[in-house]
Amino acid sequence: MNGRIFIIEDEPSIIQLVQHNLEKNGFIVSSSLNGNDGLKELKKFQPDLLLLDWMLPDLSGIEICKNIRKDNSFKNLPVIMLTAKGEEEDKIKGLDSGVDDYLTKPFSFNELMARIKAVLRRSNPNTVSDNLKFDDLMLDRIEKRVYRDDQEIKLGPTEFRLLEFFLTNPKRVYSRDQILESVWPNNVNVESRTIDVHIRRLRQSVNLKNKKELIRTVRSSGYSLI
Amino acid sequence: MNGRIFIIEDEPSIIQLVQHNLEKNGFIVSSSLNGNDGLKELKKFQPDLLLLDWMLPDLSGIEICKNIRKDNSFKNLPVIMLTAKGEEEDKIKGLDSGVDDYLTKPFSFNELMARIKAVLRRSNPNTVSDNLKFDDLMLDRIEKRVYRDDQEIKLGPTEFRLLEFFLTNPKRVYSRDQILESVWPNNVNVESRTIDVHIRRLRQSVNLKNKKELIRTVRSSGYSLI
DNA sequence: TTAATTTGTAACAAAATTGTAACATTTAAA
DNA sequence: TTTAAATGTTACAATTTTGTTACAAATTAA
Repeated sequence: MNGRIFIIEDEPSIIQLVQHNLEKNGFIVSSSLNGNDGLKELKKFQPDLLLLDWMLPDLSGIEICKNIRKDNSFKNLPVIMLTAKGEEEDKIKGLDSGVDDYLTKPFSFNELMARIKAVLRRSNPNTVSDNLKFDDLMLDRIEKRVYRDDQEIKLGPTEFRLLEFFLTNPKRVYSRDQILESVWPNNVNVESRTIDVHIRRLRQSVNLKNKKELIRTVRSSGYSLI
Repeated sequence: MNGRIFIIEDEPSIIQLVQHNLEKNGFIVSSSLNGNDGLKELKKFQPDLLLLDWMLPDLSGIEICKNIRKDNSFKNLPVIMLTAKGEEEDKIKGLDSGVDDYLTKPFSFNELMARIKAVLRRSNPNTVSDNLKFDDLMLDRIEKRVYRDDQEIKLGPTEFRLLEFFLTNPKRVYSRDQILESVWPNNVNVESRTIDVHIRRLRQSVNLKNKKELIRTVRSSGYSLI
């Protein structure tokens, strides 16, 4: 079992217990003790699942959840809500606000584990494979859209395929031949220089102002994301 | 809210309570008092969701659940398990054996309702309602009518099927091949360009004045709602 | 039956995308 | 520094893709 799990919870003892046990089970885990930090950290951490406490010192779990759903790159992030006393109205609000499941404290770790498994099983087939993420970039294969920090970036077909290709292995340097083979239809013959031009076009679209360069040129080798 | 719900539960009082309330909320409900009957009735009833008691006179809920999963037509049937005392080991087994959620008796009807909504929303966005909605658009499958902001829009048969198809997954980009397969009868052969013309017709009908474009063209990929 | 509607395709128009050449700039080696 | 190779940049014509219209055939309703 693996995946990235983020926890927003203000009781350190719970964090410690859960985090330790999840890591023992092969998950990569990170956490925040309050809502505002959590929202920031989330983007960096890029989790596959979020454990969210209902009562937090600053924002309520519901508010965080709604906030998250607005963010394009977290539209489909599964959320399990942790509620303190299991007041019924709360539970319902939680489920209606886009929470995938909830758990009433105190809970056993086994129970939590079962819920996580169930939620990941349901949500993974869609989100994990269909959204490619790297840094602040997100490519949605289903909707054929690309965002950088929530701002949509319009790409032409070849630019899109090119970026999609790089995103399957970001950081890896691809030669022009490799790029040609994977991004262009099998039979066509195009000059290797053509790639340079498309890279240029992709750069132009993707490099919004105030953003760092996203495509690296490796002289005499090829290109990669960075 | 509508959909078909089947209940397998040996306590008549619970059946009565749940069935009555679900029907009041627009669901079509049927039930059985034991596992073997239930399995038979299921096929006839073709539910969208199953409420399954953990302890039954003949088969256990788990056994029924495993049985159901073997049947191809019920592989994806969402199941909510009703457990009597909430013994933890049981819960875990339940979730691992393909149950989508569970509820510990005694439960309130509101809580049950929230769970049902959540599970149906996840598993089968279509069956939850026969009305497909997206933005200010509404398609009534029963009456075969389409409205935009309460104003009825008259569509030809193909336009209707086309829109219905898009509405099952709005925002998702479909290729012309996918559209052909899903919207046209299986055997017919029509040119891919034909779709473009129908899209144009659908656009013309659906794009009332003062309204934003509803159909997005994704060059070299296909179309989607937006 | 006739009339009306729906349907698929062809033909042309408009728009977007693509590949390449030509020239500019950068980089690394001599 | 000079030089050659590699890459960046720009412009543009050719090609591809999509939009639009018209129309005849097919289907349905009257």
